[in-house]
Amino acid sequence: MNPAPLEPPFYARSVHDVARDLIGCVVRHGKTAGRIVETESYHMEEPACHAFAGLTDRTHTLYGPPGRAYVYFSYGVHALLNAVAEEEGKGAAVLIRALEPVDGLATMRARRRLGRAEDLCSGPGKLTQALGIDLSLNGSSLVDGPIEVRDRELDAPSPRIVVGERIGITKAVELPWRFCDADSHHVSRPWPAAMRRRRAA
DNA sequence: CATGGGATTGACT
DNA sequence: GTCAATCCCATGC
Repeated sequence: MNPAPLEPPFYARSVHDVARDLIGCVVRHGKTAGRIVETESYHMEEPACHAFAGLTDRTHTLYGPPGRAYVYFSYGVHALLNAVAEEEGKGAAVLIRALEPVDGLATMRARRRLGRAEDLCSGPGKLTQALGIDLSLNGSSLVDGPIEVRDRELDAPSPRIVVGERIGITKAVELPWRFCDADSHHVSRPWPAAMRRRRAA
């Protein structure tokens, strides 16, 4: 039996708590699904967040109610998926950076034209391609679909979380707002220092 | 209305 | 390690 989709109160908390607690949860779109192994939190009060610019056409979804998808285009090439968090009007979201594929692998391989499971969803642009998520889903509900986020299995062990600095940004690079499943091979590169140390042994 | 930058990826040296 | 692709959107004239 699958756990129920996460409800709005889950998202209406500190964006950092939401980012940490999303590790291990499952994102599904159609017949493709993956377990979240890496997230980053963004908040309106720091300049790396799109909401830093205030309420604009682009940030409309970010300032909307929690539990919706904020999808935007990066570098004119990739769609990136975020979960809007905190209360409406706060301008905060969790970037979903990597998944461990759990369902629809054949579809993912066809969309990505790749074979290795570790290459299918190990990056924010990769996972949206693998799951078929595009800009048209911006503003859609993560509770009612078509993208669904379900809680971890109750009897599954809690993932061990490694915290690091966010990557790929040029502002507020020092904030430790990246959360990774310490035991997953599907986290995007470069891995946090604490994780590399562990793996090298 | 024109311009420039960006929460990335994959191909190539 | 370097670099181009490619387009949305914020900003400024």
